[in-house]
Amino acid sequence: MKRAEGRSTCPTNFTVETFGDSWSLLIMRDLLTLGKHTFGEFLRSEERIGPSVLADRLARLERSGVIVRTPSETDARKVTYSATERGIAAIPLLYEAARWGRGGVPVEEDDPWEAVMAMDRHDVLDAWQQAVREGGSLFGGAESAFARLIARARADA
Amino acid sequence: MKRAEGRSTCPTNFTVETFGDSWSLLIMRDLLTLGKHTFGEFLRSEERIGPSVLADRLARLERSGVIVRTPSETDARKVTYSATERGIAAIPLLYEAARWGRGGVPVEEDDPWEAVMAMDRHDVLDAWQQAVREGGSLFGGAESAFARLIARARADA
DNA sequence: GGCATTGACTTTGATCATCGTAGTGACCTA
DNA sequence: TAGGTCACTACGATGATCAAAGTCAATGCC
Repeated sequence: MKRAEGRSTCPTNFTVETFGDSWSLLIMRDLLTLGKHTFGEFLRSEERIGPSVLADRLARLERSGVIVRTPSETDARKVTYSATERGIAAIPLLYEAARWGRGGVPVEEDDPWEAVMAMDRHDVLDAWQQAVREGGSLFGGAESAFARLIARARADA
Repeated sequence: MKRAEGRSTCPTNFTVETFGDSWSLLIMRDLLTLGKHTFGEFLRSEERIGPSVLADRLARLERSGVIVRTPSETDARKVTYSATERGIAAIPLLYEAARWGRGGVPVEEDDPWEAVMAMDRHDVLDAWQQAVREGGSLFGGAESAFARLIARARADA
């Protein structure tokens, strides 16, 4: 945190203050592309975030208004985190982050991003944001945007 | 730096490892939108980066292949930093960062971003990337992409 | 040629953040 | 009621960041 609040009124700087650290954007990725929703799921991310940093980042993202924390109704131990509309609005940013990052990472044959990047950008963003509004994500779960996009592509062919 | 090299092969993580800190993306903003090119210009950024951190980030961005360091031919004290093609490819990311950030910052009447966001995204990205290839930037300098876009918009009207 | 200045960094020492590991305590499950 | 799960906290060591001052070559000005 530190001097982070309001170094300037530049929009880019605002984005940097919200997502410009080693973990915040990865948490948003887990939430929005993989459909992770609980502390434990985020903890088990590929990049191995520690619990103290995770707790701090979730609190910050909540304070920033991009995610909400909701205690589970069925299990009082559990808490679910989900994206607000402001968080959903960051999906194009995440999309461009994934697109640019593809150029620096080995191409994997069956990476679903390969298929996604071949689709129309606007279609992808629409389906993705809609899926998140309905509790889904890009790749995670049965009602994933990816599944819907693939089905539509097949139908059009 | 630290454990930063290759936590995973996820493209989003690769982007985070390159730009995911408080300063790297702001340096790219200064370079690509404002047309700054020298150490001193970056130092005088609105957000007041310190010289040691700036030196470190410039070195990292160079190692990442998004910028190049070139000693000036006319003045042997000076060094100019400019974007590589890989850096130019990050322009859509910067565009989305600015777009998302607009929602968290007070709207300023004469902010050129307001005008840019009203234009066609594809046109803006094209003109912007072309301007950078020619040594310009989005807003900085006479041959700015912004000036060109405004002129074209006026001609079309 | 001398001298203040510019420009690109380094150095330094104090402060701050992050890391990994080990809890803690409420809660559910058998 | 014993054992596990879950969402965090606490902690000490390590690493990054900060502001301010300093280095040093190159330049502009007289």
